[in-house]
Amino acid sequence: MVRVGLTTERLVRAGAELADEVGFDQVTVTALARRFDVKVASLYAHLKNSQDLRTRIALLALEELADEVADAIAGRAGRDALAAFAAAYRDYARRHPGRYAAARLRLDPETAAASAGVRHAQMTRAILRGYDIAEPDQTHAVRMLGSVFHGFVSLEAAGGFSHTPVDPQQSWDWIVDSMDAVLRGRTPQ
Amino acid sequence: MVRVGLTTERLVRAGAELADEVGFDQVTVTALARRFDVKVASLYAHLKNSQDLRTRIALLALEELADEVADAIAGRAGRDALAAFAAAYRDYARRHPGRYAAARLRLDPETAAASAGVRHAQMTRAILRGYDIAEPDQTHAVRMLGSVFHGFVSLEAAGGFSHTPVDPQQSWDWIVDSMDAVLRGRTPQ
DNA sequence: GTATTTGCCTCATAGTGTTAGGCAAATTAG
DNA sequence: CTAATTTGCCTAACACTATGAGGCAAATAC
Repeated sequence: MVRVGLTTERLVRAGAELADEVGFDQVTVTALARRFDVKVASLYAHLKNSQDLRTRIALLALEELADEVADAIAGRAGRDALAAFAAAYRDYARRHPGRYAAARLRLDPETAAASAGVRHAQMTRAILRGYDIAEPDQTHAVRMLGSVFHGFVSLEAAGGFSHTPVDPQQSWDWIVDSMDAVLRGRTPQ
Repeated sequence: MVRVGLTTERLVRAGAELADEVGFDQVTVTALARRFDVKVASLYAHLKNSQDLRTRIALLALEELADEVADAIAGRAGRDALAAFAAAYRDYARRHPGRYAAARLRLDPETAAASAGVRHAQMTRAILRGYDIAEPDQTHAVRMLGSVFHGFVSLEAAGGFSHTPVDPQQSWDWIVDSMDAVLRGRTPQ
């Protein structure tokens, strides 16, 4: 009996790849076991259960995404930062659709609080520094940005834009411009 | 052996209720059979399979939602219509979270083309008539509205706004105002 | 080299999805 | 109103996924 060398780490990473290939909700303990050519029950030494696997993939995705976004907005401000921020999300979602879906998994409060989700919130607020918007408008703006970008990306992934022959990239740019305009308009003169 | 009187119609309706109660992805042929106190295999006389059930629930949700939106925007124009349109979506999503999730199910092209999804697209464009936006900007605007509203509703449903003590309704109103402002700004003078 | 840990296995159980074929209830025909 | 037919729900059976218990051999510690 040769040991494959399973670890939680490797399983989660492979789970993330699987998610990108077949979709996050097709990620199954069984499929993962197949990928390592190992019996299903063997995975339970490294994972509590199926939900645990999914949660770990979600946390991985949140980390990766936060890293990429942080990288994208570093050294930028204002509209430039906004565009980079938006692009980072969309790019990640397109490169890693399964992981992106995983990142939207509902986490229980403690897990969420310890996750990279916190960094996401901070970074979104950082973007707004360039626009000088005070509370509570700042929270509204954070929610608006989160909504449009997430909404667009998720509609795009669901094929919602394939009925109209207009390049989604054009729409994306137009929307980023619009967001910039709104935020500038919300800045007190 | 007493017959319960199953029909595809009743099953789909019950499936929609089930979705609202336990979440769309917890909708299972087995759970549905339990609800009618009937053996699982009996449902297969009325449903092709599990996917068929889900698709039918999605179509039902799209119809209902389109009806409610149509009702809401009837006789309104401009910002008024926009606000009513937005509210109709959010209200439906909050009253029927499972159905709302179902409405986002990816349908195959022919099914989608024959669904109430078409009416949704038309109504969104109808909203924009009040703003006099020409193509391709109109498509961009349709996508933007779809993205923000869907994004907001889905983040709200996922509990994404519960970390901050700002009333989501305030954010929603603020966002609707922002959309109105953007669209007015995009109107050629 | 023996002792211990530990990784993967086999075995077992339960839930869900789906097909095939049977019998009785409902419906239609005469 | 009975007989013929349709049809609704059932049982049986199989495949796949999830999960737990306990075993044996490989890796590691002493």
